[in-house]
Amino acid sequence: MVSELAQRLLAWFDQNARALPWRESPPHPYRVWVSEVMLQQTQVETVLPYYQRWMTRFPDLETLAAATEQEVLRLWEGLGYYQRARALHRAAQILVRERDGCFPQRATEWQTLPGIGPYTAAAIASIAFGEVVLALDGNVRRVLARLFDLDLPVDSPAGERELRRIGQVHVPIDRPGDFNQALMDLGATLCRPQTPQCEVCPVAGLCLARARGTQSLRPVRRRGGAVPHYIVTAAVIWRGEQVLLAQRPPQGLLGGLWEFPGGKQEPGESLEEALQREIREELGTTIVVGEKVGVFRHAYSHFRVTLHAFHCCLVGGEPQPLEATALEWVPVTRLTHYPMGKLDRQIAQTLMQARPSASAG
DNA sequence: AAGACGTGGTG
DNA sequence: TCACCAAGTCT
Repeated sequence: MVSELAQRLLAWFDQNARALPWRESPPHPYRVWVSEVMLQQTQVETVLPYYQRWMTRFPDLETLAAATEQEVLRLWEGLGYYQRARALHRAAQILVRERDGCFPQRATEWQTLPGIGPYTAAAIASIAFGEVVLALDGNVRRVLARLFDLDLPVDSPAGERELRRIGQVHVPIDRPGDFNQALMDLGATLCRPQTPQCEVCPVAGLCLARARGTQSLRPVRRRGGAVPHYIVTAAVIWRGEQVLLAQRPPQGLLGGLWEFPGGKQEPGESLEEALQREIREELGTTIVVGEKVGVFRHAYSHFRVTLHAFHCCLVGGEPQPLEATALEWVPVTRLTHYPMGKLDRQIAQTLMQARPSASAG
């Protein structure tokens, strides 16, 4: 028997589902997969242009597997969590090499691939292969926490177990993928974190938080700590018309992306001293710090930075990639070809505006 | 198991 | 300016 919750949700979804490019009939595993990875911690509106560009350049599994990592990162630039792009690329190569280009069907198989966790595996398996599994993401957590007025933190192990237990029994065997997407659409459009639109919600009559007036208290979350703020420096080291870029190591923050070398200011250091020290440590050489390029601010997920960038000249020996994966001298006009994070892209943009190419002017 | 991991939108 | 949040995964 189908739960009333599922019936109402699906009826609403049939009328109100958002038209999204990866929602096709029948759904295509590759396109559903790419969309789900892009959508990890990222809103639909942000994903749309990236998805379109991706599908134009990498229309299928084989094309993606054959691409270079640099091109993959360049298309991903701006989406964040760059490990997702690298994992997607690696998984494509695994499927082509080890499975002859055939997609898994079960969620448990999908989850063995890099970049695919419990949520994404369940989403793909239910949407593209009809597996009856709950796809528990942030939206679904919030919707279920309200429907059942759950007072456990939804991001705790106990809370998650409870949500799975509560939610799984409602997944209908005939339309598991639509059910999951209906829950997510509801969370994204009506059952929003602030000021949920209960008046027009198709399942308001079944909602315990609505009945008790506790919508704004759900979901309960554990508190995060304060985020640190760092002062960092970056060097634009010139050699003729070229500047020096360093490629960050594959693991960790902005893995595989390119940057202007530099680093944190330590207590007691001037900006210039910090930059000279960082260049000595990272490149094994010495610079003269000149005019300021600009000051840039940025908030990462777990800290904030204020970045001071300076024009610099090399006075020591040839730079060595002591901490970077690679170093390259790059003409300013070619900086767009190197994938970068937000801050370094801002520096690059500033340089390109200051020294426009002849053809662009 | 808690923290690392991007970026943009919102109140 | 700031805290919180968003279709999570990895270690």
